[in-house]
Amino acid sequence: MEFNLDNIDLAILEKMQANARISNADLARELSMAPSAILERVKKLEQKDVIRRYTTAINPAAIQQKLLAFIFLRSSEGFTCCSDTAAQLAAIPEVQEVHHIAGEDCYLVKVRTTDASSLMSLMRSKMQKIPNIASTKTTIVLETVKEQPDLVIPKT
Amino acid sequence: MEFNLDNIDLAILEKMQANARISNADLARELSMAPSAILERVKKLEQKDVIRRYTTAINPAAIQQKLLAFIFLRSSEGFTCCSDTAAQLAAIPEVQEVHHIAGEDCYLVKVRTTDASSLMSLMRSKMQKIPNIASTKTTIVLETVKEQPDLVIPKT
DNA sequence: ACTGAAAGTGGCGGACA
DNA sequence: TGTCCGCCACTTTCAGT
Repeated sequence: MEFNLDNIDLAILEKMQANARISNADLARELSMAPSAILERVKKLEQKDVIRRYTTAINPAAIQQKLLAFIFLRSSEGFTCCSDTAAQLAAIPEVQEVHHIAGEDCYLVKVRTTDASSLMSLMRSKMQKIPNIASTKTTIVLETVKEQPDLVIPKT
Repeated sequence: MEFNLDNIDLAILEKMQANARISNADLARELSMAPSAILERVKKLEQKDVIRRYTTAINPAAIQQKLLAFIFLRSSEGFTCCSDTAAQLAAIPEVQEVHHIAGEDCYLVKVRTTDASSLMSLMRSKMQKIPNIASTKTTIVLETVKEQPDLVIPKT
């Protein structure tokens, strides 16, 4: 698909990535354009799926989500089942990310829970029930140094 | 630190996590409270660092960021150097996440670039210059099934 | 595509319960 | 704290260029 973004679009994305709650008027001022013109561009970026959503980054510690783990899942079957297995993993709310990866391990999953025991009960109650999972390898995060979903916006 | 969030705070977080650009008036309506009361709570959540930031999720494909990789970095030294090594990794804009992990591998890094060759040049130009990196193991993502930073908000 | 004007609405400060 | 009120600023639409 072609998105065809010009410099103004990229500038909008950069500002809104840094602060999703910036007012349309402020955005227009900073880019020296009329508010209505900016509004029109933002709407188009939304409908073209360039802008996926606006979200609030919450401090995980504030709501007792202290444990972060990455789990490598090995699938026992070929390609037919994979999409279904992935969908079931993705349906778990505590699962933030599901990636199909190259190499022997089939999936990489990012999970957030309150503590180690709740992770274990999650794996027992939900993950073990998903068919075709041959093995799991869990990596516990001791400390997160950086965690920002920001993309590098190309200049010009 | 104590955050002491009540049900209303949690409801605010849930709504704002789903849509950071919701108007304060809409938020107040959905929670059946006065707009100014909600505004005051939101400000406090921001200053208590419960709300970290408001950000826009951009489609990576729209700005030619098609490659996603996870890199396991093994550090050759003990604890003294680690924080500095991590800081240098975190300073790289293409690096979205840096986690200190349990096990033999010291760090897990999430990186986004345009393609495989740009990842290689990034590793050569920036990562290899960071001292105390003994080895790296790179995992390429073939397909991302789910990628949402949403936290599970506890009910009540 | 961008500008500019016009009408409706929300943001935000103050006084009060 | 939460509510009510009032002014100003912002959003949003529409016609024009």
